[in-house]
Amino acid sequence: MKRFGSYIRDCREALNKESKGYSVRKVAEKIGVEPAFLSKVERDIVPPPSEKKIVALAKVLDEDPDILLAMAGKVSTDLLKIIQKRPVIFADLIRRLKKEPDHAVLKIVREVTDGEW
Amino acid sequence: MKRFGSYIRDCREALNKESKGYSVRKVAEKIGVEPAFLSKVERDIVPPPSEKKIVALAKVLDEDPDILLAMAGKVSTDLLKIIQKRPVIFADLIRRLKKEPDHAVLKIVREVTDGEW
DNA sequence: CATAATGTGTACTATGTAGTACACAGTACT
DNA sequence: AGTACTGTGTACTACATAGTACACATTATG
Repeated sequence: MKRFGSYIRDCREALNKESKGYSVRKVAEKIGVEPAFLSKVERDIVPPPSEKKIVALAKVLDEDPDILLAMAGKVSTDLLKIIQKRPVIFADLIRRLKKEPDHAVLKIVREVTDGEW
Repeated sequence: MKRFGSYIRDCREALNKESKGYSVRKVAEKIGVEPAFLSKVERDIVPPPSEKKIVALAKVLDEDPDILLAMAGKVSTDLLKIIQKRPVIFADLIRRLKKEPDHAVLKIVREVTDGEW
């Protein structure tokens, strides 16, 4: 699987080609870090930044925060809190869904959405 | 909600009353930490220990690891990995289930278990 | 040609995490 | 009375996390 840094570098460079304003410095400023730090993050010299910075980055690069967080080896804290409030029930569900294919999980999502209770 | 430390202290003391062999020192040795450290953990003077120690503690105290981890503000890494492999689908599902009552979530668990696809 | 912008190397730092090691006072046992 | 076990206070440490600050060389621009 692709590393976090090289992935966001690709995203940033792609955006920079079509519209400018996506230099390391500009993006670094937007998400509130030093350019040198973002540079190192993009080359995977240092580990991915904090959740806050990753979410900000996702917004700037128009990427899915959950995907970026996953690539960074993290899980959004709002999900963690949901699980922690009912640890047994959610742990059970997630472990059971581990081996199920996407379409099976998606079916559940749809059922929940439709409110078929 | 109850703190992690005082909770496990209660568990340990309850076990100690009925069967002995559950002193701070004994339990600390079983889970591989210094007695002084466990003592501080139990009084919530220091934050809860690592996931490994918490899981070991759950085994010794015959408690649910997921519950102890939740009280420690953590989520089992095996769950995190499951989510990280399919971040979008799982994030979506969990957020949708946030507001659903237990029985609704349990119904899903049962459906998955029965393999009603 | 000057200067502005770009990416990056080096050095440093503050805070958090996850404990160890030892000493000590009180209690229980025999 | 002496030993052994109990819980705990104090001091310290190693490593990880999450960055900053500045200098520098290269490239692009007016």
